[in-house]
Amino acid sequence: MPLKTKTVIMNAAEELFAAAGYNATSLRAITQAADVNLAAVNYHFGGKQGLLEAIYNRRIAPMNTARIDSLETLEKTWLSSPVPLEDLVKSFIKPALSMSRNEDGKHFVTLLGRSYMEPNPILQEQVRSMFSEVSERFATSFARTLPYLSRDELYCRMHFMVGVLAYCMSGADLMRMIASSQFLDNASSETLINNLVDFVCNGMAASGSNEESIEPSGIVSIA
Amino acid sequence: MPLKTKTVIMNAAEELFAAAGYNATSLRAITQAADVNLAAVNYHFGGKQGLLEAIYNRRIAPMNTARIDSLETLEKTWLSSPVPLEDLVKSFIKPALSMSRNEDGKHFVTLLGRSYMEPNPILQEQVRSMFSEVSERFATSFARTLPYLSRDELYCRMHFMVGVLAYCMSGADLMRMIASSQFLDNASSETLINNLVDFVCNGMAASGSNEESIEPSGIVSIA
DNA sequence: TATTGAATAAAACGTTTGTTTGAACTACGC
DNA sequence: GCGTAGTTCAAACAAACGTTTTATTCAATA
Repeated sequence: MPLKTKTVIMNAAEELFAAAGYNATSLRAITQAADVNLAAVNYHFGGKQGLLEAIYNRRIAPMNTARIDSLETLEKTWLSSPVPLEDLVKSFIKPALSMSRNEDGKHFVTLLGRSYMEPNPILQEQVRSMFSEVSERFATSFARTLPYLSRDELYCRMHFMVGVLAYCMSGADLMRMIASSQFLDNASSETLINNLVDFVCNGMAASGSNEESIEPSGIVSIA
Repeated sequence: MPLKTKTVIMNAAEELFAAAGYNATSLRAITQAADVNLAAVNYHFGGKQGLLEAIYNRRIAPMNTARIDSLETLEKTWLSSPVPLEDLVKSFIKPALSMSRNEDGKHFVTLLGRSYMEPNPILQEQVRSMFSEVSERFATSFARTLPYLSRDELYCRMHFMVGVLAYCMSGADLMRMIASSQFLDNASSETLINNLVDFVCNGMAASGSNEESIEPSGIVSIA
């Protein structure tokens, strides 16, 4: 027995949404790619928006548990002492970026990265509610690791971290656009992740609001 | 005499595109907001896509010259020695983010930030051709300031820099979404820019591909 | 004033969109 | 075998879309 209709539709839609965006992808294109009847989307998902929500629901829960599990392992390892910054950043970034290596979810990463800054309010609410728990738990851990940052500064830095991550997830071809560099083609995704982790760690650990830095960025190397 | 028709249309479209995205904004909504006839868009811009391109053309050229001018001033100041990293980063970031303070171009910043990762190929080509000169000139300056980075690493970091910047420009409300922090409401955009510059500088200056860092991130504080 | 070209106006164009309808089909319990 | 619930199917729906058409208005020139 082949894949169930719901799954086939979601797979096709995931790829097409990632390639062309939600609004630019018609239900006819989806159902044709999935080789099912046009009415199947409305029958199984209640409509186009319902299909989109189902796609998010399918992938985000596993990603959340991967992040939380990784974080809890770290906290058990380091007990009362703060978790090293690099481990924290990796716990946050890896479950998102490594998903793009799987055949499943490869296209979803693109979709999710773009959805952080898409103007669809329903989708934004969806993303918010699905990530609020994870972000709050990471925020408290980051606060312990970077105690010299004010709460607002910390949120701001996490904001930046999510920003770079979303940009990388969206698969923006800007590097190939900007220059002749074929870095992103050659580099393994492992290399990209390492570069990103370095970048974010040093950015997160920047000195803070004090006019003159107390302990500049040495903190990151403690890890 | 009121504003010319072309200008009124572009202003209205800029705001609506920023609020809802290109595909989700109809010509009828634009012409109604601009209080002009529906056919005016096709008459003056040749179509919806032509309107979008005109909007980009209007704002990007000034931003590019602001960046180039700032960079050239720096290079004249520092002559043969490398430009300090922080100055370089500021030259790249400030012309983009400070545009959001002007009433003109306030909405365009949102639009531009989002367009870095939007799947519209025509728009991507537009953005690429308009920024290629600027990015190449900054790349050579960054290469002199951060000589310990390989070319690929450098491009990768610039990639990240553009990513955070685009995320901030897009005005993603993720911080307000993620937590109860009202940081982005309270903070002046000057504060946001400073935080972003700190973050990016430390990220850009991260040690590089060497297994053990030679001169960790002290380089950034030379500036 | 008459004329000409640019700009605006209202209306309709042909597509495409998401969604709905009602009939046909399929598989399983009785 | 029959009936029933779940699913698929072709067809049509109304609404919205970008674009085009045709006519009208306007301002400036000769």
